[in-house]
Amino acid sequence: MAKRQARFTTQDLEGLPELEDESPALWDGSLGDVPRKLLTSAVRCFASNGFHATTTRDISSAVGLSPGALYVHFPSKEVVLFEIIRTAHQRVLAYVTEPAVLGIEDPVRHLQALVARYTSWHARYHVAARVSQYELAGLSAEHYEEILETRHRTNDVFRAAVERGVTTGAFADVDVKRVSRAILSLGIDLVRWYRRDGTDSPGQLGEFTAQLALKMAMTPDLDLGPAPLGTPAASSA
Amino acid sequence: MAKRQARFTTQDLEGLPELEDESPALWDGSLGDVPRKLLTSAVRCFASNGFHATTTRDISSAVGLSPGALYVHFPSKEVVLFEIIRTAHQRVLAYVTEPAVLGIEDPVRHLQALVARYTSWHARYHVAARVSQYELAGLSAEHYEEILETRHRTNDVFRAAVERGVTTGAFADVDVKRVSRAILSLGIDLVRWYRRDGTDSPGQLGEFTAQLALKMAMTPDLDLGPAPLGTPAASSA
DNA sequence: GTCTATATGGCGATAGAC
DNA sequence: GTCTATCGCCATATAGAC
Repeated sequence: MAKRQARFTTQDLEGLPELEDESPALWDGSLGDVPRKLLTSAVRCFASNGFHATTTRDISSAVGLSPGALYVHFPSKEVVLFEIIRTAHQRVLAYVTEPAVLGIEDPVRHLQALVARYTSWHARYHVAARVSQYELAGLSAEHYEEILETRHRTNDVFRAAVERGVTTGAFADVDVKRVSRAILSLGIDLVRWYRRDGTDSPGQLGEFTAQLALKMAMTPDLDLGPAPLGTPAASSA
Repeated sequence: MAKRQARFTTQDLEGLPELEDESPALWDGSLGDVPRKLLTSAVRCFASNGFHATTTRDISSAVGLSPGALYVHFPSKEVVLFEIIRTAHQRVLAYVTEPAVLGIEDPVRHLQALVARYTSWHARYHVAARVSQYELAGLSAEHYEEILETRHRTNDVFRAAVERGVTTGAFADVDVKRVSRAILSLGIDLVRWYRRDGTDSPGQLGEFTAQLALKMAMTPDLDLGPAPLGTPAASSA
């Protein structure tokens, strides 16, 4: 009845990602050395075992501290999780709303830049991003609401970019809500499978995903009928 | 310091999905009534609070049983999780490998049918599918490996379908691995946001996603240069 | 700020009556 | 097969010395 499996070793393409160090560029520069190390340790623990399966001992002992030391720097384990998720969400939003990006006139180049940045950020910081996407249920209701607000701001950036391309005629007449949702899905789901030692660098994956996004937005709908055999998903019972 | 938040009520489009009953068509018909009810209860608990934050008391009390009753039907909480994830993965694989689907000659119609089925299944059973995607870390190493094998079989079905379209010339000369991965991402990520009371029925979402998949596979690569401003994801520090 | 020691409570799983 | 009662364990978080 092993309570936690340390599955750090037996990874697979579909498994949990390896856990390289993303700390230097991720955390706020005003943070002290020990809090930063604790956050980095927590990211690794949460990503591999999940928030609830991670103990405060796991987090602190990985950086050579005793169990109680964590509470000098953070009031609770939940706040550690919140700091991780908040930082990641704010970084992503800032990265796709830099003035130079928002100012791109051509709708095609604009969406291309947005998707490339969104995707490559998630790839570059895929371990922290994984925690940000998978462990939202560990947050308190208040912290959860705060994260949701940031997410909506980010989503709106993409929605507006697709909308602009459709209204200006640069894109095909696609469903804005469903297409922008699909684009975000491509950028988010990679935290499930991305590995730094795979064939794609974050930048390459960003460029490729931007291509896919533009194909979805610029190609007119095909006039196929419904899928053969229908899709009565309940028939598999 | 609420250990668990019962966030059943304050949902959002980005939040946890509502928890309708998916049981009748999902579980094995040979299962007794009580085990089926326990599995359904566990799906709801795991989906809203996560595996580790769910207690065996949560699962059993939701169906009007005492804490110990669960162990008459399942040897451990982990096995309950395994049964859920195993059933879902096997159902999906079976649904996209029905002979009538595999026998579709036209590569375009074949991929369309695959994506429509894969997507609509995940939408139809999105609560159980969410557990299957988000709670893999709760499995034992052995059970995890078994699930991975089923996943690979499913992934290979999509990879082969894209490959065939490319080699026969029905699709554009796209990167098979990356495109099939993106298609699977669209089908999987919906478990994060799908709601039964949204605008799309499972069938409609399946048809739309199949359209997107075909756009990705059939549209030749655009000859855009790299995204403006590059994608140096580390510059957001 | 870090340590050791511990308070406090809840969890998974079992025992034994009915 | 279900119940009540409980065991043994470990979690988060705190107290107080250094």
